[in-house]
Amino acid sequence: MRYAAEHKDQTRSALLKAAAEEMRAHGPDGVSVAAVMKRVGLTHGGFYAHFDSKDALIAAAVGEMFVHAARRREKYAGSITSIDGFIDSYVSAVHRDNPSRGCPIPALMSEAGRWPKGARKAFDEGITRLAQRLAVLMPSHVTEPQAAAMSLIAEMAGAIALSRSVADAALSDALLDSSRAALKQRFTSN
Amino acid sequence: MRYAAEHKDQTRSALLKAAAEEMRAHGPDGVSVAAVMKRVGLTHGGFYAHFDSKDALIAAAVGEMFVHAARRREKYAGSITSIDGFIDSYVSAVHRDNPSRGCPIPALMSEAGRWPKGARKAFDEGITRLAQRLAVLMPSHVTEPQAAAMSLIAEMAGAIALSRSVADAALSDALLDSSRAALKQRFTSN
DNA sequence: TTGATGATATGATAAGCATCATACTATGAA
DNA sequence: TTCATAGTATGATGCTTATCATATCATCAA
Repeated sequence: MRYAAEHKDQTRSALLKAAAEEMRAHGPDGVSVAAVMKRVGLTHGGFYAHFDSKDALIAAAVGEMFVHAARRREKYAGSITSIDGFIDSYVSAVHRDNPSRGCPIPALMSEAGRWPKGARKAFDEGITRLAQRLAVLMPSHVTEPQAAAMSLIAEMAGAIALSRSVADAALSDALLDSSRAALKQRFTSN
Repeated sequence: MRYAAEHKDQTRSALLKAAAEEMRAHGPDGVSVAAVMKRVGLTHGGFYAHFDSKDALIAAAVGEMFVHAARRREKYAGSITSIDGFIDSYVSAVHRDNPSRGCPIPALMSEAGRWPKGARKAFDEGITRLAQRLAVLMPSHVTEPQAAAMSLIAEMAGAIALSRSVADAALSDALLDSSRAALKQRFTSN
């Protein structure tokens, strides 16, 4: 190896990270190879030394997002000991307003169904992992923690996606508030 | 008018309908002007006699979807007298498996946030209308029907979008089942 | 210091697409 | 039956984009 040993790996990671952000901000179709390379400080031609195709980049980026999200969760695992805390930070205006750094689920939910299976597999695993993580936190009055966790994810992700879709700020806030309140009432360990 | 009086209107309607289906099936970026014209049996050139731009078509198609969904609801308003019935038909495998004829909300949720305001306005109205419709059906033990309706929409739409995203059929079913059961328990009038 | 080679750049190609200018055609009025 | 015109078709333009072939550059071993 003539370049520093991890040079290529670093570039690849940077590309993945850039693609993951672009994807959540502009959608999968809004990601262009040239734009991603530029973000990393390179030009478009060298791209194919790192990925076989754009589709391969997209698939890998989806995986990256979920892995990153999981790592983040584990990092703060200590501070999030109740469902309440999780709901508050997830169903929040900050999360709504920063899609490029947020959870991939609400950012990509409605388009993922149109992807090839490879890219969707990452979704399966991401959702399953998150559900397991949340199931553990369920208060004792919840009889089926795993099912409850899935239902919780559906509403949290739905609320964020909805709140990003509407044009009216007040309606957007109301959507977040309604879901947050309903979920906390449902899942508070009181 | 040399053509039959409503000729152009019919073509326009057909274009809207085709665009609305294409959009839910392939995403807004997956809709090409030529493809929509072809679906209607025309060629791409004449498109601009009907719409100023592709964006105008998209915006109108979003509006169309919501209007159509509302009409459908009103049509079956008599048969849907309880929230239960609505939840059952919405959070269903049939709905999941037919995005092009289904509710626009889960089909477009995560991309709508990236649209220009014009197209998003249709979302506001569609969601508001649906929330009002559902609020009326809320059982008496629900204290804030409007907020409860928004929370209900978030979970229903989230569940459909999620169930479409995952690759594994069993997981997809589980997601639907979990949300359906949770919602029915929450909103049954018993 | 030099050369081999892995990483990146330049430039080209071809396809897809929205948009538009212009030509044609079907239709109802005369 | 003929003509004016609304609606549609043909074909072109220019842009963006993925992909690839080839050239150049940066680094480490010797």
